Amino acid sequence: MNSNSIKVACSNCNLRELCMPMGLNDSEMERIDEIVATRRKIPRGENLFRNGEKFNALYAIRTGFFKTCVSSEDGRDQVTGFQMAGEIIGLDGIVSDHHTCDAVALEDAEVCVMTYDRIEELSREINALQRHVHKIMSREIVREHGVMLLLGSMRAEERLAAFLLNLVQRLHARGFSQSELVLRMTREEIGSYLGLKLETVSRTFSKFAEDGIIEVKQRHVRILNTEALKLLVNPQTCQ
Amino acid sequence: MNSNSIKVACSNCNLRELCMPMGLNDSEMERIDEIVATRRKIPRGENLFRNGEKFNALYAIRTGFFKTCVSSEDGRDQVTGFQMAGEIIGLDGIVSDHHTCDAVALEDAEVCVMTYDRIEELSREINALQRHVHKIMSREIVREHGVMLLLGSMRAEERLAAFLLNLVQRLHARGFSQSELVLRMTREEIGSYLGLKLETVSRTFSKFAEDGIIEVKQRHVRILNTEALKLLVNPQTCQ
DNA sequence: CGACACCTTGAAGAGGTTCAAGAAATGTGG
DNA sequence: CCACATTTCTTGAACCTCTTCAAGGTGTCG
Repeated sequence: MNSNSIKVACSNCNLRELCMPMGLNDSEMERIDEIVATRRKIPRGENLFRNGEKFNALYAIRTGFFKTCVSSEDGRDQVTGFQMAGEIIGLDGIVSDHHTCDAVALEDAEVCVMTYDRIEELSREINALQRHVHKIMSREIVREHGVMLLLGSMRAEERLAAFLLNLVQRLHARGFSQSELVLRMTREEIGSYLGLKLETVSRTFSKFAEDGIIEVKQRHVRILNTEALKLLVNPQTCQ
Repeated sequence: MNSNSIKVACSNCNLRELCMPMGLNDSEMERIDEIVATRRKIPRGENLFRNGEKFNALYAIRTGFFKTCVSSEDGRDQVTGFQMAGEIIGLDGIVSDHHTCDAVALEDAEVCVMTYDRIEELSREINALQRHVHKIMSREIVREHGVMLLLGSMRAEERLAAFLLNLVQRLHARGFSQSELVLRMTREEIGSYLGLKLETVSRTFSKFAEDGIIEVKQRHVRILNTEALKLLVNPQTCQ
């Protein structure tokens, strides 16, 4: 665009250890830079992609926060995940060449657009990239196993505790606090993800606050007792 | 082994359209045969692999029926899927080089062992294979989205209806009846998969039978009214 | 400052679980 | 091949967790 436009380059990116393979040599790193065709800004509330749209790229989140959700024919809605900087979205689109879920920015966001054709090409040539792509998809499968465990076998308090611990852990990996977080999503969206109604989410937050486990002020949450949360998720592992 | 041992070859396999890419030329097809190192028989009740084991191969199911399940540290258990002939298991192991779930044969089974290293190698050379591997992983991600929708937003009857429809549809794709099926899993395993207790599964089966939607005799199920099941899953799409 | 979205809390109700007992099927060993 | 043990399934009744419905409070943005 203008002289201020920063070169789009993974090699310069401080997130690369989150979204790109490690241990590449310089020439490979240069080639990796070719993957990111462009960047794209998505204002809060807008879709990065929608269910049904043609798939042609994966997206690496540079800044901002997303939710992905699927919906059934009769309008039921389910949030399938919340994604933050360094994470990859769009994998759902590969199988049918069309996206099968919506990705919505929960705050102003920017993503790196990585053309899928280019990823395919390059990962034939760079073993580390091939392996990395496989790992990213496998990781998503394993993550979803965890969500299934949560939805299938945990009670409301356990679900919310697991949710908070997961969020704060991922934020911590990005340099944020271990004990303080700002929720980017509504109670309803949390509820949808956890298979609960928004009232239940709200009540459970209040209960945690009463018990002195967390402090809640709207979307600001401070975790006062991480151990208590862990104990909720894994009730006395020592039987 | 002996003169009766059949050559292990995808090119001869009547399941190849389920588990292998289509539209390969002869030379590519020959190379694909190299992927399957060996076959392995798993008697009913035995594990194909366990949580924690080293990962080094994917498995294509030739015959038999599997469940996969994850468990939390405190011993909670969640069935994450049921797999049948032509389907691939083991994808969970790629990310960490170790399996993160158990795969158990629910009836005597045989699988094709596909060394992961070999898959990686060959899919760098055969584009169709590379694409196929990606699609298989993406399909699994999308399938799990569906399960999350089910677990997060459906009631017991809807879950069981969706489960039956899904099973019978996959069986039908393998040449079995559209309306009759034999369940290979217990009520408890169904319940675990659907986030319900076995008693609820049993009661819901009975209710469906009372309503004339299905006939149940232990593990033998005959679907009398497919439309009714579909309507349960998608209550009046025409609002 | 008013409109709107979001959150909290209470009370009643429904759906699913838990506990319990018995029936049906399956497997095992004599 | 039958008897017995074991696993699996069904059904009932009481209970509990989460939902539903409702109302009011809080925060935000034009």
